[in-house]
Amino acid sequence: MSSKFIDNPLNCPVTRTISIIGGKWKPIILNCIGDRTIRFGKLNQIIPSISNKVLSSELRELEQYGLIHRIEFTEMPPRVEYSLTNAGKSLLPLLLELANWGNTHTAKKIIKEFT
Amino acid sequence: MSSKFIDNPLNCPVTRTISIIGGKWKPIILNCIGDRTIRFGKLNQIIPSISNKVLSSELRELEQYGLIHRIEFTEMPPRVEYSLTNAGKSLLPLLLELANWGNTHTAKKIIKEFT
DNA sequence: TAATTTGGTTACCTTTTGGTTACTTGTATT
DNA sequence: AATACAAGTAACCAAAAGGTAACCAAATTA
Repeated sequence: MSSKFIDNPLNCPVTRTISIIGGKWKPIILNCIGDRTIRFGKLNQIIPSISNKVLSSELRELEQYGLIHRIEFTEMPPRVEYSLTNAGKSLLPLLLELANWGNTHTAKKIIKEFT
Repeated sequence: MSSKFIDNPLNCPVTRTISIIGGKWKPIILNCIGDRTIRFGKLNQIIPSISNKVLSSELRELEQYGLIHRIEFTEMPPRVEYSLTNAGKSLLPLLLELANWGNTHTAKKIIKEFT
């Protein structure tokens, strides 16, 4: 395989979704952006355990996929604002389900037991 | 951090969910099990690009989390059947959203472009 | 007698992911 | 004159994830 996508991604919708937003950080980043416009530094502050190297590369990848906008202001010090595109916004119901399940007793119990 | 879970998992529901079922294979496996009882070999056949080493370790992890049942029959050749627990079944709406988004034009276009 | 079947495990290796530290840039502040 | 700011990037390294190939058990089939 020559791409990061899983084999046969055309045949399974779950596989397609995981190929695009799977991974440790992408859903968290998308959810943190949500409906607002947010700067790089603010994201870094809301998700403190991500390094800025990884945050920046994940943002670039999401931008390539057309899921987020990146607007760079030519100011000094620099300012860059991120927001969801319409394609990115179409993920919000999914992110909501992700959050809903994370709020269940089941999820909290698993985290408690295995942390 | 001493576990595989992301920092501050107690504070963010999306982070909790990703800590539990994030990764390349878990959602795909859970979705393939779905409402049925399914044998190891059948899963391997439905998800051909996963190695049986990884399939087996993912299944063991999901079992530890209490998301799947594993019933081993003492037969030869062996037979092992997997199914979702009630906790695992509580993920079905989320898996459905995952599949729904994977069926959108947006998802298909991204896969097409980047494969 | 030898191959087949099923559900794995083990050892080994490669790839991917993620983290750390230092550095940059131009303006404003101390 | 030195420092801080924001948003990164580059070089480097460690850890985790994932893949491959070989192997096992005991009964059945050819």
